[in-house]
Amino acid sequence: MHQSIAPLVVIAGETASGKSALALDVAERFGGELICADSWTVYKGFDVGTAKPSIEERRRVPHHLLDIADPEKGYSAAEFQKRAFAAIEGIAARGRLPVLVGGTGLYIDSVLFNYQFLPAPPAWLRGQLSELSLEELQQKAHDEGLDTTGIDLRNKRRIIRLIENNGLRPTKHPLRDNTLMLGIQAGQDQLHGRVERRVDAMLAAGLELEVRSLAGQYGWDAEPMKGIGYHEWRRYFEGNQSRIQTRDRIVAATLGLAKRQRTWFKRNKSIQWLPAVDAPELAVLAVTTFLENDVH
RNA sequence: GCAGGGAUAGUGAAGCGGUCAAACACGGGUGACUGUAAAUCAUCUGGCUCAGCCUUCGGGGGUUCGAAUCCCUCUCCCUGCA
Repeated sequence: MHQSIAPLVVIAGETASGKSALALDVAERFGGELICADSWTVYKGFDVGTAKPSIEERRRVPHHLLDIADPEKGYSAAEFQKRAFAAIEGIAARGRLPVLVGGTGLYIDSVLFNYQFLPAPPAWLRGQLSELSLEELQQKAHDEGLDTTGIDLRNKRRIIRLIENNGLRPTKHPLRDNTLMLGIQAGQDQLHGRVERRVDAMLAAGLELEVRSLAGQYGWDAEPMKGIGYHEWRRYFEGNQSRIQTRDRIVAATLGLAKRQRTWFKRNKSIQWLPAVDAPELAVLAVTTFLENDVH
């Protein structure tokens, strides 16, 4: 009955769903440590706009994989996966419970399904391919005799990846064993209000200042500067957009993100969805059951 | 009161006799997604018993084979003159 693979609790959910608070709660109660599966909180210095867990929260429960990426270099799901695996092993080795929380579906799935990423492309190649138009990329893929079945030929990035990989396709494994997947089902009707409150809180917490400083430090082309809550300020700083408009754009973009996150997680049929209202109680119940069945 | 301009789908805004259920933008829905993923991309968005049918372009009435597009009139809004 003993399982060789470490137990893992996953808490997924759209932005502003309350998953971070829930994860904190679960971790505290079960002696867990959090691994943040978030493509934006990995960056150093991007704090307010990413709603990064506070110092105080990090004191309550150890958080892993925050502030590990250099904004100038960018980051990738493959790098995240490596560190997440290592973090899970480390936490389990200390006899604690690893809890993977986040809203970046790709990052989470890379761990859950042990995605086999293909080698990173040389920077020069990507740069070169990015210059090409969609039609040129399609032509190039065709000329190189690459199999394009299943590839979204209208999406430049997908074709670029295909060419970079020289036609090879990545693979994945079945769902990881010994894993409990929970999702927060936040009321859609209240999402808008929650997002607005969250953005307003960021504004009050000094988002403008943070963005101004980061933009000065890294420039608008740095990867994380393209994120929601950051790039919207560019026009504002240039004097072409009011603060209110900026705020509204951030809200709208966040809502769009939430939708994409929902779509991503929806297709994972193994997730147990917990209604946000009584998520804490249900989560405790689910984790308790999970751990009982797991240990011996 | 007189002269002129305007009223178009959730919003903004094209159209100015047929090819208009009506461009485009935004907003909204749905979906894809493996080294950029808070990214990138697709798709739907008047109604229905949905390869067809029905009701729309401020209201009403005309002209015409045919009108969102022309004429008359009513209502409301803006501008100039009083």
